[in-house]
Amino acid sequence: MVLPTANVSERLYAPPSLAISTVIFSIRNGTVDQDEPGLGELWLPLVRRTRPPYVDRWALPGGPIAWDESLEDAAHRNLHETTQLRPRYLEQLYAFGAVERSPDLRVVSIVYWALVQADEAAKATEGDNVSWFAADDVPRLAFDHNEIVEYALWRLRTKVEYSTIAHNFLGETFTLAQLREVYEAVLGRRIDPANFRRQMRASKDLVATDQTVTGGKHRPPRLYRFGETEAPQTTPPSSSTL
Amino acid sequence: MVLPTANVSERLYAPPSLAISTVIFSIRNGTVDQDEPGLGELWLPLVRRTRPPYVDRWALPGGPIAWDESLEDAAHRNLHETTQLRPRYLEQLYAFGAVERSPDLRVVSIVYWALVQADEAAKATEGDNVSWFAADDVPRLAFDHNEIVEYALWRLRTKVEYSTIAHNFLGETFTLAQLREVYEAVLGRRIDPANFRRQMRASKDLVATDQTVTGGKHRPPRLYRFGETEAPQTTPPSSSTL
DNA sequence: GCAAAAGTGTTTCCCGTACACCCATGC
DNA sequence: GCATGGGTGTACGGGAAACACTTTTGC
Repeated sequence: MVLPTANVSERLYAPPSLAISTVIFSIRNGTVDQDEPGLGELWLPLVRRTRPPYVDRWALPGGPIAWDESLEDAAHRNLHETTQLRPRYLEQLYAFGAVERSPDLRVVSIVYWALVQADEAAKATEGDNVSWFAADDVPRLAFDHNEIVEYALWRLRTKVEYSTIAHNFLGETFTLAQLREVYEAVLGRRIDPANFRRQMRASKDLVATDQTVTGGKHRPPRLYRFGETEAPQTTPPSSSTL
Repeated sequence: MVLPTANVSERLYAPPSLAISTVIFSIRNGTVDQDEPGLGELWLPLVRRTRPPYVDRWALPGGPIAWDESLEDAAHRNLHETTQLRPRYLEQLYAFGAVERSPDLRVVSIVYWALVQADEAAKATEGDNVSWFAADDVPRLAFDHNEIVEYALWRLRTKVEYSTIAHNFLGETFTLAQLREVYEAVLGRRIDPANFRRQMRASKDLVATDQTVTGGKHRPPRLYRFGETEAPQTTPPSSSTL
């Protein structure tokens, strides 16, 4: 390990300091592929580092935790500061605390992951130092952030299969086709519309509205909404679906 | 919020400090009940607090993180210091960071949960300030530790149903009856021995040894072992089954 | 009418549960 | 032999996957 500056020893031997980071997922329409038309893709925002270490590398949004905000509040604030967005779902991912994960300081990062609405993410900030990347094709990141992204992706994909979080990529109401496209984008494979419909309708939290969507050149689909039947505990008490 | 000492403001407005805690599970033979004979029970060690806040209350074992040890190492060390035991399974549970979870200092606790071998736990330290309690009947604890225990219990019970961690309550080799008793103790219900056997044998990580156990007044059961077929990712890269 | 997606019905297969039954040991 | 748990066989039922089919819209 390199010891770059003069007062290193003070910092090195100090107790670990604390930070939060966020992995923020959204969905974009897939590149129009000839073979597999219109399968959506997961995207996430990264920030370019302007200070050492890892200057100019892309990294996850993150920062320190204020003395008077909870971890979740800090993640929420951080997410909003970098993307101007409010997540529809936010959950703690993991605390990363390997000794050598940052070259000089010892930092423990508590990482959150979030889902943001697709159409809102489309009009989100994208400046010099914030940019969105396809989740399956992120560049080499600062620190251990590539591992973190991989783990968040794994968690998202697993959780989508046994829970009902997927609708958080969409707005308040949505058609079953839209919801299915979300599942297809996250899982990366086609899903049978007929069976998908039955599974979803079995969910009991999914309630049909009395509205339909006209304008398509086919039978108008019904709009659905997710009722707030409090989900069974899959995360600790403090966390919830916002 | 009470401000107890002179230099409080410095501490209150300082960034959150970091600690780890551990929820350590083991299994004890159930109290011999007439109706339901011999269903095992989950037990966990607690430590009596000797300093404010919450003097004399029971609490989870825990402490600070050294500058040169990983979170997992810190949990491991802490566990060993309080129980003289080495866990057979150790996994991060959650980072608890509500602002008011400790009355004066702001502390973020990264909590690990562990499984220790039943017969080793039996001969573990149990002094004035360390004592084991039935997991379903813990007293009122310091801080938010009751919530933490509840969440760890929930996680243990859920994970036992979809993974193969349960054998970590036992030694290297074990009979299927012993393994079944572990499941019964954790889940709190009887399990059909015939179906249990088939499910386990399907696991493919479970390998039969060529030994059997004699001495029972019945057909001698075979001993099994868990092969190290690296489990599919259910925890981040850093974590593993020790 | 025709295309296209919404929505329904039906069959098949797999897997978990229930439970009857046989096997090997100690006494 | 008999009791006791180890271990096997088998039938039932619910749910997921595959896919044929009907419905409702725009053009």
